[in-house]
Amino acid sequence: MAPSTVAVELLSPKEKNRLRKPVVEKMRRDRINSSIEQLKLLLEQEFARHQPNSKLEKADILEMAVSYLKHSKAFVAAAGPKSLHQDYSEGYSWCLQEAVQFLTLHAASDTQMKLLYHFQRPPAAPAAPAKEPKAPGAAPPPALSAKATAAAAAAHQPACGLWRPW
DNA sequence: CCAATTCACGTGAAGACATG
DNA sequence: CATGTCTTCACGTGAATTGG
Repeated sequence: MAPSTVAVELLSPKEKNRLRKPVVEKMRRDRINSSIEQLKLLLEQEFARHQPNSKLEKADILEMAVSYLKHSKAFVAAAGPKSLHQDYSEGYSWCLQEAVQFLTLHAASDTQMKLLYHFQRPPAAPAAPAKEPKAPGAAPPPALSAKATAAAAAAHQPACGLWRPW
């Protein structure tokens, strides 16, 4: 029978900790296990390709995840690194395309038309390549005012928000 | 310094597999 | 099929580390 709340209240901090410890440790193990399970789901196809019909242990899942990441990293490297400017341009173009499309459909006010016109101008180059920006492609071009940036961001949150820094 | 968190280890249960 | 061995897993707990 579990100790009542009142009984727990009467325990010393050390005794409380002793009772709490297994629960906390269990939660921690659960976190580990659920993450391993997620890894397994994410890499299911890889597993099927490399080890069909074999039972998957946790160690196998972790090993496969490591080798998969190594492999995909090597693949990206082999594909040739994009220059910072190219990366920036692609990100900018994509967001611009989304913004223009939206404003074309919804633009009515004078401000919106000005914003649309502003976006159609050629994008400004990114900052000097020597200093890598925190999130290439995510930062607005210098030509954009804070208000315009906010407006565009608000209007296109779902699309442009998909960008991930990795 | 101390409480909270994380790590590392030993233990037992459960299931898979081999052998007679 | 019974049973002995091995492997994997979850669990609890002491030790070590971290953060306020």
